[in-house]
Amino acid sequence: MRVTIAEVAQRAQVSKATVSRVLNGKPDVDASTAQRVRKVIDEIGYVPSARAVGLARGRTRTVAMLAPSLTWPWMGEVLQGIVDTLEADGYGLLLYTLNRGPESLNQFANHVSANAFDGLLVVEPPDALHYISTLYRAGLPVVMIDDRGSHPEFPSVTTTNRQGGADVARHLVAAGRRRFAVVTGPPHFGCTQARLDGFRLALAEAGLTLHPDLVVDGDFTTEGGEVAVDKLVASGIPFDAVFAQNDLSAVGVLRALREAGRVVPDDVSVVGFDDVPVAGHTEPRLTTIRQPAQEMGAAAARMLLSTLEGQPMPDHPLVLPTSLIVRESAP
Amino acid sequence: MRVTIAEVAQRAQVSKATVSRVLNGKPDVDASTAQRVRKVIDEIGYVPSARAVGLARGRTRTVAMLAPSLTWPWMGEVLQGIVDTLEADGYGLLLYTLNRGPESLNQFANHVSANAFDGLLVVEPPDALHYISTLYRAGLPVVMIDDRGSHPEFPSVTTTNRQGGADVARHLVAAGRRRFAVVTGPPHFGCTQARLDGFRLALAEAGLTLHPDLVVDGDFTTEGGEVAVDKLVASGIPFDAVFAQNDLSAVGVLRALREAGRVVPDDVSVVGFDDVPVAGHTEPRLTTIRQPAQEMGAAAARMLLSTLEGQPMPDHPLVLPTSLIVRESAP
DNA sequence: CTGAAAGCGCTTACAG
DNA sequence: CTGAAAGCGCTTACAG
Repeated sequence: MRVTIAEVAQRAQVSKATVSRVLNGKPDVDASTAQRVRKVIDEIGYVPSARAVGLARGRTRTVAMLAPSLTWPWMGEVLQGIVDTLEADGYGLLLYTLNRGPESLNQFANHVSANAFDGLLVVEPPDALHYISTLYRAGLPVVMIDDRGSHPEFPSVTTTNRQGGADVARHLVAAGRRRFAVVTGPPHFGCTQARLDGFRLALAEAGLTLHPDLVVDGDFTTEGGEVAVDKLVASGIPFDAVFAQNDLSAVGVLRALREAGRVVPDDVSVVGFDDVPVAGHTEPRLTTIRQPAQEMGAAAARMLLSTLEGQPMPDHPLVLPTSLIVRESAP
Repeated sequence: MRVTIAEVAQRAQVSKATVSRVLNGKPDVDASTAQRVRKVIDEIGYVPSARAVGLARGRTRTVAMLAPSLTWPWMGEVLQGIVDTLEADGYGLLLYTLNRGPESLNQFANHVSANAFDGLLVVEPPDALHYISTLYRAGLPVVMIDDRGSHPEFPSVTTTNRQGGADVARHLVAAGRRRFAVVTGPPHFGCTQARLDGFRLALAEAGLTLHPDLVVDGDFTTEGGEVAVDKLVASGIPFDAVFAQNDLSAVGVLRALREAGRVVPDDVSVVGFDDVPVAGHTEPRLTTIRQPAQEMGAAAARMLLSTLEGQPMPDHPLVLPTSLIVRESAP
């Protein structure tokens, strides 16, 4: 049988209201009464029912995370950052994905309507952005992680994509590279543009330019990286460095270059973006721009929590710094 | 303002009880009444409050997942399998980890006591197994994923570790290898023993044996794999195949062999275990034993759901088959 | 400082 | 087939 507040009240010879006050740290309780109540609580190991508290208070102390997919390489780190942060405040995390398409979104919408959580963390939902905006306008606290440059109307945590792109260029230039190729991400992603802009800008600062035919669209997959290199090689235009806009495509770039007989980094330097776990284990190990995934998750969670506790929502995105990680592929 | 069952009742000119009956598909409702109620529900977009339903029914339609850490390479797949399965049944998933040590466990215990969820999925909790057993005995439905051979008293989903180990041996023998080395996982893990047993058994079937000094303890990390190879090489005993008991350590094995001047697979074949995403992108690509992580998550979730809907708990572990994935490191 | 009572939004016997 | 009422386990004005 479940232990309820009524039992605590009875044993401590007070009303349920008083037990509730002690439980929630309300000020107006006699010290000795409070002590007596606490003693009983400890003795019988009473913990308030989350459901009942939620119903009575109208809040659940639960937050939801909506991610397109959980199998992306940096998702684990983001999640870990979120869970650690929420847990420290006693909040729970409900996890939702859009893996099954419209049906997933439908189920998620149901849980929203059922008020199953107090706030929402969301990782760039490809097709659901409009819906999320609707929820936000309806009053649901929302924080977005990695806006991919879409500049939503709600608070977000992002990284210095432009700066990261610039850092890549500067590093390659300093290493003596002069003929640059880029394997981009999906062209409509804001981060693709930002990384490319930063890269171009830093080249320009060094008086260098990027040959248009050496900028090839990728899709953030390993296969996309391989195909892109095939195109670069087929173009016949010489290049001595490749900036792959994420690590997965960089892995494909490394492989395709090897198959094309180009030695990395002697003939061609390769730099990725993200610093996912695999980056430290490629052959050669990948130089890349680290995105602080765990910190991003943690920061987003903190942002959401402070909103739930009454702080106003920040109106500017929180931008966390990227950093250059130099490994063997571009020393 | 939240739409409640009272408003639906009023608009449909029935009692809240009747709305509830329609909502829950109870049989004894007049067809035309039911239709009228449904119309109102659709019109005003009513969704029952999860909190209130939970309180009234004593169940939350929420399941918890407890994992030591979320950054392990196959955790994303397991999670995805779980979420997809739960979502299809309208269940939510609360995510907990033990990343912050005792405090994490403490917070988790609080949520358990608060009855925040109906059942628990757990991935081999290193130090919490005893506690989980207590919960199970106290009546909380629990399903364990990947028991690592610890044979808990509660239901579990695991894979054919022994068979997988045997498959590795048979494949290597068929490829003409005769001098075998093994880099194990942590010696106290059940799966380490099972994989090794299977490997030995299949060698014996072929009339071959394993040199004791060529069995080196690893720790399932890449660094552990590198260190192990250094030991193997230092032993001076010749070997033409290495069975690394997980893919992370296989990555280290590949690197250390390269640095030792051994060519894979010409001089030495290498086989891993798990088939995590990185396995398809090593140099050379890694031959390995695939563990169906997503299927394991999905199967565990289904097992838990059927228990929650009244089916008896299975008393045998559900064992999913592993499969050999042949790539370049051991063709 | 404390208690009785109403309320959070549902479900479920119990009557009819 | 349907409704009034009690109950799930809390919190929170309202009185005193």
